[in-house]
Amino acid sequence: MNQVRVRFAPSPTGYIHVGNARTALFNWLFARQQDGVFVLRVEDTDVERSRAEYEERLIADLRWLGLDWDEGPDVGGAYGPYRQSERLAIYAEYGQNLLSRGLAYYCFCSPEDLEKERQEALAAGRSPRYSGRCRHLAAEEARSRVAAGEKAALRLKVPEGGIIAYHDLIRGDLSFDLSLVGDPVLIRSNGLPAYNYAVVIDDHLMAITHVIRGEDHISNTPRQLLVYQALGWEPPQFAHLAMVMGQDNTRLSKRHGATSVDQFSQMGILPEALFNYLAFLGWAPPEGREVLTREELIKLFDLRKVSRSAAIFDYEKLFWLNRQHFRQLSIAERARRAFPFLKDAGLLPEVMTPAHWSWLEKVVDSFTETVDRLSELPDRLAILFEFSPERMDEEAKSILADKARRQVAWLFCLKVKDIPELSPAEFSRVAAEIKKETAAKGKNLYHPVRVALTARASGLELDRFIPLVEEGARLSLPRPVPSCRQRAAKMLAFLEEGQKINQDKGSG
RNA sequence: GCCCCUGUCGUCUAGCUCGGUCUAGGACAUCGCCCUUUCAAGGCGGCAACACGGGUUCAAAUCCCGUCGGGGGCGCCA
Repeated sequence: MNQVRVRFAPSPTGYIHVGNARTALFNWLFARQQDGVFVLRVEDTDVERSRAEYEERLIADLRWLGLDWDEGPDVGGAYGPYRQSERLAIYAEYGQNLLSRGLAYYCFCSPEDLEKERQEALAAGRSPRYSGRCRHLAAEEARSRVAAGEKAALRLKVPEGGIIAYHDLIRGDLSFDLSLVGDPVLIRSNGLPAYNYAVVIDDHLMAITHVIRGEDHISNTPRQLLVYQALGWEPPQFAHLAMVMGQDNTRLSKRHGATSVDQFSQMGILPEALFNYLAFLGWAPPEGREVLTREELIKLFDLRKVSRSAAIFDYEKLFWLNRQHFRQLSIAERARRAFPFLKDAGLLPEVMTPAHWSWLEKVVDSFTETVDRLSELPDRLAILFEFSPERMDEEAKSILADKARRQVAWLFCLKVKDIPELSPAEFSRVAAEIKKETAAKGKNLYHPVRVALTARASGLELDRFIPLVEEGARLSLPRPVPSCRQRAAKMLAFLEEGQKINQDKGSG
């Protein structure tokens, strides 16, 4: 059996979309599982839209996702070049071959003529296919017109009738009526190859055995098969993947939210989580487990089990998977991944000392179990870096509105404001004292204490929170963490100020 | 308009290839309970689907036909 060779062939016309990323991923999974070769080919023949920087971006995004290729524009290989723009001579050569054998012909129709023809056909309720007007031009005449410098495209002669059929690895037997397909353009009048022609030449010359691509190519396949036929080549096997849709069941696009791979990395989705999620869009492993590594996915993946119907991209499930993957990382690794998000938010220094890392690990360990994307981290950590009684939320305010609970908060601040560093032991001591002095316990004790220390009504358990604050307060940070003592002093001032206002009101 | 693909809980899917084992399984979301000084997380449990209509058959999510819905294509874009 020949070695499996698959390819991913994107156009560098923008940031890579998760739908395309999934196509790349399925190819990669199949290649790795079959001990095959994964080829990256850049289809940059659309000069208007293709840009070199997009190719770089594309490569970076694919690598970020965890894909690698054995052959490609950046790594070379025996079947190159891997950029279509560098293969123009090859396309021209096979074009001449088809022309000389009478299987292709020059077409002099202008884009305007063609558009008019199309509109007329549509209006008359006919299939808007090319009429074949130039097909019967005498070969010598066409040749001399071209020699004279007239612009012409090269078209394939599609057989008059009959059907063309092929077996799709995912969809089974498919067939198409040839009378419905117009003569496709092989080489455009600007000398660049058209998609349906270039893929065939490249896939064959690159010895591709399996073409795994999006469903939107199903009806292109008969045209490509015709090119294989004309050239006398054996076509590869085809597998057409269903599309990825947005929540409203239309093709996933920007208005559905994040769609490009780099947007997901920016919001703090782990590459292994996106990878896992993408693999699950249209496929499920035989056993029930869902949180899987790349290696496990390679083992379990089965191209024949891929779904034929379109799948809706579910951000919630992706976030859940992200949390699961994050949890599986070691504490040090979690800190390492979280770091850029916190540094960029101005919460951590560019240069981290071991003490910073040690603190970050504890912080990340305490806060990330409820975080589903790393970009949420700066907001979640605001409770450490920020302490502003004047900006309390309603719930916290209502806690302090109660006289007894306000008394608890006040007493707590009074006791803590002179303690240089609040250790867990001292915290329990203070809590016990207040309990004794005020008879407050349970919620009535801890709610006000929490508000006193955080100016919020909810958050991390205080036993975990306090050591993080005290350790953070000792560190040199771009944005200092106020210590418990500082918090207590500030809250005390705030409470007393409020008291005064209330008294004024009462007496006035 | 024509051609092609497709249709199981709100979502991703298992099951359909070899009809009975399906009172249709799992996961996300949702709801409830537990845990708990709060919010989450976590644990436990609940709600929830074979698009519709005809066949075939003792028996259909599974086979056949039709309808409807969704998507894609019909480019000198890829």
